[in-house]
Amino acid sequence: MKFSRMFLPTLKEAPSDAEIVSHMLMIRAGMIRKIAAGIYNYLPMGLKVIKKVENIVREEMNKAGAQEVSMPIVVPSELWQESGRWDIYGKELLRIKDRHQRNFCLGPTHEEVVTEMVRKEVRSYKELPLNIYQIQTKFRDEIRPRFGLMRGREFIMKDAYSFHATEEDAEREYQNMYDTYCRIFERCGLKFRAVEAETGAIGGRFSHEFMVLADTGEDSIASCNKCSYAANVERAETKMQGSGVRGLPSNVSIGGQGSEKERPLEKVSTPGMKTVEEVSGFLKTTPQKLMKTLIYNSDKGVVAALVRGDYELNESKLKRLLDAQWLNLADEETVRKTTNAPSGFAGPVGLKDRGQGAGVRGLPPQSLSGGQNNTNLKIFADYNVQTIVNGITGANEADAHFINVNIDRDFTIDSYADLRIAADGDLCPRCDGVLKIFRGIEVGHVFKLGTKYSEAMDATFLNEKGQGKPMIMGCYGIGIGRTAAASIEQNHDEKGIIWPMPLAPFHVHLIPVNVKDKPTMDVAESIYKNLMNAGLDVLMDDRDERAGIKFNDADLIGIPIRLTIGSKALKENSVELKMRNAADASLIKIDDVSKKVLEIIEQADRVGVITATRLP
RNA sequence: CGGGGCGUAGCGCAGCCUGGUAGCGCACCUGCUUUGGGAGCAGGGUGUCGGAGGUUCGAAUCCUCUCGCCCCGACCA
Repeated sequence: MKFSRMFLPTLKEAPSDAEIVSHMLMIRAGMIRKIAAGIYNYLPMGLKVIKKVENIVREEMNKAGAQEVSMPIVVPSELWQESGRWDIYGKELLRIKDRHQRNFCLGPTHEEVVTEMVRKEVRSYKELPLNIYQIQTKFRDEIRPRFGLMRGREFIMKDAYSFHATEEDAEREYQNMYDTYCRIFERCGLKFRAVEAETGAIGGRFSHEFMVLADTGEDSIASCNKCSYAANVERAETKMQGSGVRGLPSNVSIGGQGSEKERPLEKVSTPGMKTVEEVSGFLKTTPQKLMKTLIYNSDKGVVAALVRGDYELNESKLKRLLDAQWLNLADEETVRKTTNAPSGFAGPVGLKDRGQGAGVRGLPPQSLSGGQNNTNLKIFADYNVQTIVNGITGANEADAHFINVNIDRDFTIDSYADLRIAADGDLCPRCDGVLKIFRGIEVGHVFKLGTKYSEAMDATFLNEKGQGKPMIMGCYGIGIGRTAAASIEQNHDEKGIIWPMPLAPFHVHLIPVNVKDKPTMDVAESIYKNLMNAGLDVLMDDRDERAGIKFNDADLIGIPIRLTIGSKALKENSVELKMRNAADASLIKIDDVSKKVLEIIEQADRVGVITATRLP
């Protein structure tokens, strides 16, 4: 391709709305252009990279026995009604009507459609297993699209769905896909980690996210420094942190604030002090002494959840504990009704007695007007709350807290559970290692679905005994555009993108320094033809521009191999070769160019293929 | 959805407070010089100042409404 003919608008400055490096560079390198919030045009350079990722994914999926199909983007509401998701799926599902006022949606994922496709045709266990995939544009009406292709509304995704007669076979395929994903991301040249992810109702270890490690990632992952345990922090288990001091191993499993004697409960004035920092600072103590009381609203009713002041509550864990469909931090009004105090002063002491007209044990009765009956309110606590002796909680009264609060003496907890978000320095739940928190970009997800959709949509088959059974399903997604963006996050410098060979839009960037110099152009044209004939993608910058402009554009675009043809080297029958990921250039004889370039590419391709790892 | 901000040339921005000929840098077009790391000189403005309404002799500027976008938060198979 000749640069002068290519639709490749490079930019010296990035638009002000680009925040992260991959977004800025994709725009500056002429790969994408925004058309609306979270919706982009892919220009030739961008599409070439997308196609590279797609092809790697396609090759590995085919090799793994999956079959490519294409499903519609516009999906009739009936299928979504059948699965029950039409009403459950939030506003992310873009619903549209056709001219007959019939409901459709833009597919954000295709479980319904693929289940419909398979249930119509498959009757017998003999026709299973099946793994069907597509690489296709999806639409999710994200609340806040950002970061370019990283979190768009319209995006390209590879989604695969497998169907099985037995649990064992579904699990075999899960491992097959896990291994395939490892190969795919290795071939893409990415540094990644497969981590345990939320499994929701399915449970078990059959959900892994593939995370590309990058500081700009939107997800946090906890990874053990000793064993192979790695999990999304949403999911990461925690274990008792011994003496109550974070990160210090200890044999003490309970009552960690140790030998401290229980002191009498006391109410203190804490005007305007709401946050853990404010309260602990005001009372001259540490956040570890605080029992943070969070009031949640859910389909299972209002609940209170306690975590130690220095930890964060993990909503996913609470949701799972309650087996709730939805869960939200209670609004101000609910907090007032439940605690009879503005938010920031909730506490477990006397919380269940609200509205009963009873005072708090050991303290005079107080006005409870506006309170409601809380007898059925459940109080849950994270395990580590047990370590608190003489703790501090809100007093369910504006501008007041209790100090010297002790569990069982002053209030009771309905149930303890692992409810907090894993933190850096936590003990590993599997070994005696320590967890470290990394940021990651989720580029892939493998998930065992079970029979959720096959049961809801009656996708059954006959087994050996002639019994009708729901098919057991798995689903496996890869964000194509996100993978390309993640690669840029990992591979760039201050000048621009540094493409790994497998994703590079071109193999070679040819720069004739002076296009008006005939000897230069003769050599350039001949190298260009030779490399093209060898089957390589070559971009030749034939523009009549100054060298600086061409070099800067080359660095920005990030093609791995740069060949510069200039008059100095030509005198020695040579051209200059520079790798984008190297600091220095070298001279090679013109006759050796093809051979040398092919060598480099062959070597780069080989590096990508590493043996896939097994499930930890 | 809550809070904050922005919309002026292709991109980045000034002008707005205090109403009076629409500007700067880069990019772009023409010519000459230059040609190995974003050149120099000369000439050229390519604009519905997001849109609609209002105030005014006069609105990019003041007021009202509206659309779009961005940031923080909430939310997120």
